[in-house]
Amino acid sequence: MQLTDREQRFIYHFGEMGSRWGINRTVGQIYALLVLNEAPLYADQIAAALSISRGNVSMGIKELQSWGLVQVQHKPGDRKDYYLALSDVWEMARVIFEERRKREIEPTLSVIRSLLLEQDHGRGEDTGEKANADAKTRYAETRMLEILDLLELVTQWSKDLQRVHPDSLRALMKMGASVIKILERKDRAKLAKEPRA
Amino acid sequence: MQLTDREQRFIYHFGEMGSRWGINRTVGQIYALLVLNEAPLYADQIAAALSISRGNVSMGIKELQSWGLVQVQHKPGDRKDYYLALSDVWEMARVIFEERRKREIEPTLSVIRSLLLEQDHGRGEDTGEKANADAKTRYAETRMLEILDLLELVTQWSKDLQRVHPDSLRALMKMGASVIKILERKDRAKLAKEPRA
DNA sequence: TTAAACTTTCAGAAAATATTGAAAGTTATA
DNA sequence: TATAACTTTCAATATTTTCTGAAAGTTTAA
Repeated sequence: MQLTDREQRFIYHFGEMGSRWGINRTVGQIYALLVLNEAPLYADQIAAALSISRGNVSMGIKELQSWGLVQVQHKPGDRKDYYLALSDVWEMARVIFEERRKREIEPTLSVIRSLLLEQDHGRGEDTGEKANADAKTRYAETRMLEILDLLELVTQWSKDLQRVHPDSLRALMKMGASVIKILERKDRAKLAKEPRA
Repeated sequence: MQLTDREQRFIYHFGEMGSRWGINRTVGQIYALLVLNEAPLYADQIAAALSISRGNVSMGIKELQSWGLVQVQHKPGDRKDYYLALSDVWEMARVIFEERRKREIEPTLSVIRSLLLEQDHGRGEDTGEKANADAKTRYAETRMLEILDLLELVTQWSKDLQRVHPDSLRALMKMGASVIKILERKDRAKLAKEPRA
């Protein structure tokens, strides 16, 4: 497992960024190593290349598999597990985006949903300032509702985009803010056709 | 600082999610607390409401300010700092999205850029399998380039969207995948007009 | 100035998280 | 069925991150 200076630095960087990406250092390094290698690697190669323990590789791979970013392969007459990173960058991005939505948005969505569905149990003690407390409570619940709405919108949008072909997505992104203008023009056209709708 | 059961649970949840969002438990809790309160709060109120130390509040607020999510206010004849969360959810989302881009994508972008700009220093040792090593190196560099391209696209797109009005953004997101179809139709129209362009 | 009313800092303690490596578990094949 | 060649698990340890609270710093006002 000879690594060029560039490869080394790329891998270390992924390790350092790990904590910001919600994974740990070794998981980041393992992933970077696999991404840079077309040929699948087995656990001892990974452990040696990164100078980490065999057990740590096992944990890291498990984590990457839970993200759906790494697959196992086998070779005839060899019982080792060979690990392979998803090779298409767009697929990689899609998977990461979707997985982060599940881990970072979904839980909050369901907590707020159930919070707002329940009967109101009120503040612990009645301070006598009933009206004021009510106003505060109402404000808080409005905020929760606003956040819920936004998260639901993002969730739906994110799910919708999961099905779009990367080429279309790339085209869409390249357009940047100008999409808005095109859509506005389209709306005006629609409005002209059905002026009273 | 009486909190309803709902408010409590919302706050605790934000605390628990903190680590997944790249902030810590108290920072998440402080933010949730401020979001739910229309009236700005001062440090001792926050410390009391969350049962954390005064110093910890100071650190947490500093972090939230670095995200641009919390502002300070003053009241006449009172020298306390009163803290206030950004009150518009869309503005909140915009700020978080932009800040995460800066923290999670920007550093990688610049590392890959400079890695690829440098002269190639090659693998540490020449193993004699020169051709093979070259092929491997070429593969690795291609992957780095692909990732760089994708990150640049996302960065530009993200910056573009920062300038779009929330109403337009909401409309765009509501459309979901159907935007693509509208844009494709538009492309066909364009193509029909300039068949050889 | 001094003092009161604050905020920030930071060293040490506590808590959470990651890592190791030996033991246990699994599987293919002789 | 035994064993060789693997992988996974997990208790102990190491490392990192967070939190506290006392001390230092800042600001306003008399």
